[in-house]
Amino acid sequence: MAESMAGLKRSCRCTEVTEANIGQELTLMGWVQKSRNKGGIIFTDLRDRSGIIQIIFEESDCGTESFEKAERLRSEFAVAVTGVVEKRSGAANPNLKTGTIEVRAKALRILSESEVPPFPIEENSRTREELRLKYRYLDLRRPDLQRNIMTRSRVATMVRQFLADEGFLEIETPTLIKSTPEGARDYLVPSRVHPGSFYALPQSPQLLKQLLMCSGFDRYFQLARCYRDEDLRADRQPEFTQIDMELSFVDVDDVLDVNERMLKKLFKEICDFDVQLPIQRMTWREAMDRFGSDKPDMRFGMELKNVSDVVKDCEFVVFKSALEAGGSVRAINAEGQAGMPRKKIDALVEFAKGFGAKGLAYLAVNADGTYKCSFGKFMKPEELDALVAAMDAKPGDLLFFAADKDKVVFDVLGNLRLELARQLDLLKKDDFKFLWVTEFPLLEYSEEEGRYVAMHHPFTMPMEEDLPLIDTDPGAVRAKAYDIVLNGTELGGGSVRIHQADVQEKMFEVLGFTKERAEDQFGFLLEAFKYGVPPHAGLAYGLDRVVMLMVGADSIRDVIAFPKVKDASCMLMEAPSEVDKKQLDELGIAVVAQDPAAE
RNA sequence: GGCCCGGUGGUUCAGUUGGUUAGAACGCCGCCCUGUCACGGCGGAGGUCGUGGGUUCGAGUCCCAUCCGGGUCGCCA
Repeated sequence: MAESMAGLKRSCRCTEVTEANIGQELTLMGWVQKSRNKGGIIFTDLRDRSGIIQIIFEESDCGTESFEKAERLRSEFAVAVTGVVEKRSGAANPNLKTGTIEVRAKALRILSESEVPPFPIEENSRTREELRLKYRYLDLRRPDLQRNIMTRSRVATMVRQFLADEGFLEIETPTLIKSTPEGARDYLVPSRVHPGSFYALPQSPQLLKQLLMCSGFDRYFQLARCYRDEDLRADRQPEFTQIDMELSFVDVDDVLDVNERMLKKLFKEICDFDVQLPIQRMTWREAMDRFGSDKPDMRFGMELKNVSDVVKDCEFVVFKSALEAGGSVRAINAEGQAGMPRKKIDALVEFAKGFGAKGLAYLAVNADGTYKCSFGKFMKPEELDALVAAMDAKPGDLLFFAADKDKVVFDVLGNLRLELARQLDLLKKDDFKFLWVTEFPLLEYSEEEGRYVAMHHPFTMPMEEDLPLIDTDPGAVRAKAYDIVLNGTELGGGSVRIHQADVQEKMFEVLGFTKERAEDQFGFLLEAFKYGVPPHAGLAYGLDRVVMLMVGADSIRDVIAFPKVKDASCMLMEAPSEVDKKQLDELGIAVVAQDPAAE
């Protein structure tokens, strides 16, 4: 039933036709969005990636054969139409870019028929994602996903252009590399030639781009596919794309400068949004103290305040024990929310417990200045007054208090702050508030491993003035590391790298690496550093997240053509899958049957 | 691995304390219609209620298990 397109050539895309083309004959090809048969006249909406234009079929213009074909048109048929552009004689359609014109068909070819699609191809689909992912190629026909994917392409092109203009070289690095178990779990690829040995897919091109600096390319970038075998989230896929860059002979400010200008250009061109430069900078310490997060959403206030001093002498056992254990008592002020119903407050308490809080204390300042307080009976009136004063609470305000170890307090209040903002609808998607978070801790203590681990990675440069602390108080050493944060999302991060052998050795020592293990895992890098390594620094963005925020998508899946679902499988291809025994034999791999009795 | 939410014609949903033949809208199929564009009119088809057990006279509804998706905590240098 499919006809050939031989002898036809597409003139342009549907919405590239304008009133300037009136009177011209042209050929359009695309998909039938919808066909309305009025009897002697048929209107067909023809769609391609540019949008929709109306085709009009009348037997007197297109002949009997084409008209009979037009009567058979159904949604998603792929067709070619040759006809003449004309001004509409009927009413214009203000909803279409091409609403004042139409194409009067002279000939129609059905290039390919379509079964009835399993879900409607339309904007703002309400069909459940499970089904849409199985038929992703149809889902991708929908205008919103088409726009997202096209925007993604524009971003990639613009990044390449900008960085090339700034003297960066695009260099590809291998994706079959050496496994370095520090950090996220690696995806492993078995070697056929070396049975029992495995490649790893890169979590990022980190070490390779550092080697490129050693080679003298001095400004490198790559749109790099990266892989991490960890559980998925709305903003996390097991394979994703980084805008990865590295620069030689630079310090922190140089990296931030070029990236600020790149962000300004991207957001102007794509979102018509003016990023004010310089982008605000905040140390990690300040971000934690004020927002309880290392990626604070700057679109609203509701900052945390430390009230430990205010309550240090009170008898409320929750506050008292938290302070005695070396923790703190901090609070946020939900202004104007004193009237929040008990049920909603209880739900917030439950929310807080999800982040490790044992509870959440609250105090509402009533309109008449009296208090409604979950811990009022444990406190003297003047102590409550002092708290209210410390929080700048006015009648009508609602205060939430968390008391625990700092880590828990920050986690709880940081997330509570976000949750309140969501409930109060304070988060506008077309408002872009950028922030550099700087001076991250170099190390953090891992309870699980019983040692310090690198917060960023083991090649991050400590701040010179903190180096003396590295033996006595490793947790206090700050790093020359920085994250770019947008609206509470970490868009990217980077650091100045260590380029001195002695500092690198010290770093491995602190991380508990033996000389042998450091040599085994990173020997090639340490060796390279013996031959004149330039001071260098870099940064990598999650491209998917950048585009997600630009287009206002709620999930990273909406900006990736073929995303994976929660358990890291692909619903379209049904990957991963079992393989032939022959393939396994070649690789020297035996799969151990899962024994359900063995748990 | 933990917690929470969802799965009912093709799609989105409703379905009361367990009680006639499981409904609606859109879509689909047929006929009609020369200015529609959320086209309209008439007629029609289409459901193992995710799956498997159980309780019951009776299960879409209650219980158990399980599968599939989503969110989140852990995890993500």
